[in-house]
Amino acid sequence: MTSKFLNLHKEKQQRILNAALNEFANKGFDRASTNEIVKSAGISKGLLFHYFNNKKELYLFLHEYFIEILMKEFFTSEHFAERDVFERLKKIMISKSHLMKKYPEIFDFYMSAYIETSSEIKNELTSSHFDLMARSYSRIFENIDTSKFKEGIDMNKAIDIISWTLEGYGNQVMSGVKGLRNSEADFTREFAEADVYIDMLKRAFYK
Amino acid sequence: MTSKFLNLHKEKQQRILNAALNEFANKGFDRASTNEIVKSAGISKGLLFHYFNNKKELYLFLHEYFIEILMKEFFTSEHFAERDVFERLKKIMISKSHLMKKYPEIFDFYMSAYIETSSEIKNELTSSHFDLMARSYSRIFENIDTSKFKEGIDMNKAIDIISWTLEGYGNQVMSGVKGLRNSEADFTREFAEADVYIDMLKRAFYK
DNA sequence: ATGGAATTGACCAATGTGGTCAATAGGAGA
DNA sequence: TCTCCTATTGACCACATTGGTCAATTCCAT
Repeated sequence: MTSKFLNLHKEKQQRILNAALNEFANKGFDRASTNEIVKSAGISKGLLFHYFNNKKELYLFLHEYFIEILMKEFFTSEHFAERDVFERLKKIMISKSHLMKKYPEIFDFYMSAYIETSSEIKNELTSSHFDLMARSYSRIFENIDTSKFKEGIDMNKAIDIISWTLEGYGNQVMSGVKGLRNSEADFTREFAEADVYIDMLKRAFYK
Repeated sequence: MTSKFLNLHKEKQQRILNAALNEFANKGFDRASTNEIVKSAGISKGLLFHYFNNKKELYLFLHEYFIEILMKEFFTSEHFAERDVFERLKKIMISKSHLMKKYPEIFDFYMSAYIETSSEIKNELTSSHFDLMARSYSRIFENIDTSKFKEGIDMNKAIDIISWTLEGYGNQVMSGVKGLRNSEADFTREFAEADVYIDMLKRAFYK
């Protein structure tokens, strides 16, 4: 049924998908209104249900569609060639911030999907829908250069500390930036301080 | 109007408050149903609206009522006498875990209140409702013993790292414990590993 | 027995829902 | 111009559920 939809003008496709994404993102499945979606997409009710048989199907389509966009953009980046754990995690943090800036609605959508309580949806939203994310997450810590660590250091725990620190710092920065219409920022200024934290931890854990 | 309510049998009070707390916690203001609340509290519709003039008033009452419970329990504990930053933050982390275990619904309620989008409520839920939390949070870092740190260390950043680490570790533990009906746990076993992280950071930042 | 408070639950108007379908518009090919 | 098919419309529907009311009843202390 959705194959018809994909033959539509790209622009109309986008209008529909974005309208739906936003509605679901900030109301969740149950409270999201198909009436609102068609209104803000500028199409008729009938058309929406012509392409998607029902609300649930639309919701699940969005899920698969946008996770692909996000993951493609995230993993074509070359972070994983970098074997120094600090550099890699810093790059990942910055790249994540860029994505959050570029597609905030998608992040909101998955955040709300993660806590979705609607009885209609939570059974369909099998763990497989989140598997991709889980697997992606674990790749972050693969193939790290272990030779740089001091002898006798518990490396896994050191990496925990490093990643919690960069995550904490990243959240702090992002919560400060949130809402700013500062689209030209490439975060170099915002993340300058990250290097201070990194130096402190390098001194502690690296040779 | 709520003064009448406080003269009720404690047990009936609790039934009503808990029913409402749970309903709001996992549905948010709009989707929460007063019908469900009275059903699960075992009272009639009329009685609920006899004590609380309307849904909004009930919601705001819950807000003030439970934050007090939480804060009282949290701040009568003596964490703030401890001036060693590691000990203090570890105590706080454990105490927070206990509270999350003891009152998970209250945490869920405030989590959902924090992201509440209902137009009816978000204007009433002024920042003042969260001020208490913010002020409490800042107390966590007051009056720390600074004499233990190495010379030349950026102490604020070191404290950031320590607190992000303990927070990260605490979240990891709690997400593993979540849902377990393990009421006798006092977390000493779960948090044993915390000392390893603490030692690593002490070696880095303390004299 | 009396009076006042606590409590009930049937009832209501209102709103908004997801989804349908007969009707129309648009445009490509003849 | 006519045909035919698809894209698109939006009025319409049955239904569920909502927050809130209120006259009636139960309870109980005096």
